[in-house]
Amino acid sequence: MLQGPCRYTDLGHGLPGIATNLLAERLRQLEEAGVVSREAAPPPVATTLFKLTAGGEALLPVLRELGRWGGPLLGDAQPDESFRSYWMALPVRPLLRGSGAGRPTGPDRVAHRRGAAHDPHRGGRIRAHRGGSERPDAVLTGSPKLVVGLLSGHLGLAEARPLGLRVDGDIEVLTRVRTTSATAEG
Amino acid sequence: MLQGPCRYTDLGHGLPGIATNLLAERLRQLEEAGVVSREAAPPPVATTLFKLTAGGEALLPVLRELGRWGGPLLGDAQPDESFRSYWMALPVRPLLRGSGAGRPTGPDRVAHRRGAAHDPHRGGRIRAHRGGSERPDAVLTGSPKLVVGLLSGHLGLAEARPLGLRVDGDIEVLTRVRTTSATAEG
DNA sequence: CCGCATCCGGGGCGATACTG
DNA sequence: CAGTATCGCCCCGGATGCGG
Repeated sequence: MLQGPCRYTDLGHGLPGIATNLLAERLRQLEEAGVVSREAAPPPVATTLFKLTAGGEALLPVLRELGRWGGPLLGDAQPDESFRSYWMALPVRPLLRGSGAGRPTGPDRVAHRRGAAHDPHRGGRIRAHRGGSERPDAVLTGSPKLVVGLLSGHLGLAEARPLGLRVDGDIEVLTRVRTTSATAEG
Repeated sequence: MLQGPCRYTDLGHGLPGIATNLLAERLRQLEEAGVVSREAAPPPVATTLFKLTAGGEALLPVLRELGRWGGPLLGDAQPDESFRSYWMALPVRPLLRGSGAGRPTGPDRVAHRRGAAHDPHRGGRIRAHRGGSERPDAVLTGSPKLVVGLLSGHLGLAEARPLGLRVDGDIEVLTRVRTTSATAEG
């Protein structure tokens, strides 16, 4: 749901620590439950793509609310915990709504610097950009705590930058981020 | 969240099959995570009540969306699966919204016939009533499949009644139930 | 590589008994 | 009623292998 149609390997990578047999079994169960469907990719790639059915897509509101609740907590990742930058895609999306005219239909994109996002506490840094292209409106670089804190409204730009957050691109986009978002971490 | 403040035993009963030590450990974790708080009940009862904190209550939208998605599936319970009637409280609530004037602030209530709801396939029948009082607007009696089917809009009154559904009380309340609800079972 | 199947070891969890 | 203690199973994580 966060990445669109995925290969088996990509799904495994997005579920750190999952065993291959378990992933295969779950995909089988989800398929026969009508939540997931598998599809042969066109010849050039020639791989299996797993995608959500309409019923599976209907789970989006669930994940959205779950992201709204737990998104801010992504910044509190312990050193031994895994982190994937696109896990912030859902929490970030509602914050960027209505932030401009002529928004493309493509999903927001949150990408990580290649090979560096696996350990967020040892130099792992993330970049979040939207628009689904190679030309993001803005690029945030910094620890998950800083990026999440900024996007969830806990931190202001003035606070985050001295702590190591770097901002490239259209800063104005970020000023439109709500500074008062629903804090739900209890 | 479905029942309000609960005793330890009630929580265990609502989580069929859970071990007592596991429930105790989870409650401890949830408490230190700031999701649940424990509170001594007033002298007459003299027991511990577990309730949600503000942060815990903020999970309501998550459960609501989850109930919207999976609620209709409650009717498909297998013979070896457990069922508690108040599990339908959340899926039912949005269906009854705006169905009258002067709605009280109390939560909707879904109660089961005492001692009969444990096995829905061997005479287990449920009653769903709202208003939080002993005088419900309407009482539905029948198998979970029938009750859930009716409340989720899959079944009409004309279809459900010949199949064994009994309706007592204000029938008009039921006619206001949306006949076309979002089906999300994929 | 990609999509698994298989095997092994540890531990989370279900069930039961017991206690203040 | 609100737990604690113990046992045993099986689920799951980790590694390896293998056909396409």
